[in-house]
Amino acid sequence: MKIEDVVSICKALGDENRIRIVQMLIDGEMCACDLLEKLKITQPTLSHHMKILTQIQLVNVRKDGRWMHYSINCDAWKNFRDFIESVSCK
Amino acid sequence: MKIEDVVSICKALGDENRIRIVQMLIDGEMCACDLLEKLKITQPTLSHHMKILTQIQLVNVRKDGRWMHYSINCDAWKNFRDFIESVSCK
DNA sequence: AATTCATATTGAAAGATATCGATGTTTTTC
DNA sequence: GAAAAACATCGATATCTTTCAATATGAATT
Repeated sequence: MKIEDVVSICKALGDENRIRIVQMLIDGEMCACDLLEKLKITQPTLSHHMKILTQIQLVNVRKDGRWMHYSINCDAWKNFRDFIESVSCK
Repeated sequence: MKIEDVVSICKALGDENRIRIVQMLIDGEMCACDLLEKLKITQPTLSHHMKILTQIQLVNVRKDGRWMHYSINCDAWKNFRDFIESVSCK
């Protein structure tokens, strides 16, 4: 994983709403409507955050009728975790 | 580790210069002057980044005469790593 | 005490970001 | 085909961020 990708993911996680979204999605796929219920933000704001998360490919989208289903891109997350793990304090 | 602390660390790492600083400091203590040589930024900019990293206590400072020696706060880093590890994809 | 060296602070500019109300788009339902 | 539901986009605002030149501070050196 390139350092720019790590930076992008960190930037994405450097927002409380987005880190909560990732935490929720780790437990399984969710639609935007469910995420919206759990967060104290408006629909356009959620849409904005989801765009950021999907653009960096940390989150996958699946369209089903009028629902957008989001899930974690496990490969991306694992690569990120591996990077963080590789930086180890002695 | 509280979620706000994770957010703060992610925000700090969401900048290429700062993530490079952390990578360098992992290998051991460095003074500002050494960091400055390795990065393509001016001295005030480095000072600004170091302030951010120390304020969130991810980086320790030790003053020695007119030199500032920076090092990773290993406890903070480990806590951060543990948090990231605890978020695991199935 | 004057100078030099390492670093911090200030002030300002340019750019990015989070947020929301209003509106648009697409899909389903009646 | 009109209405409703789920979501995206637009436009605006307020705030934060990165960066640097200029200047200040504080310690060592002469």
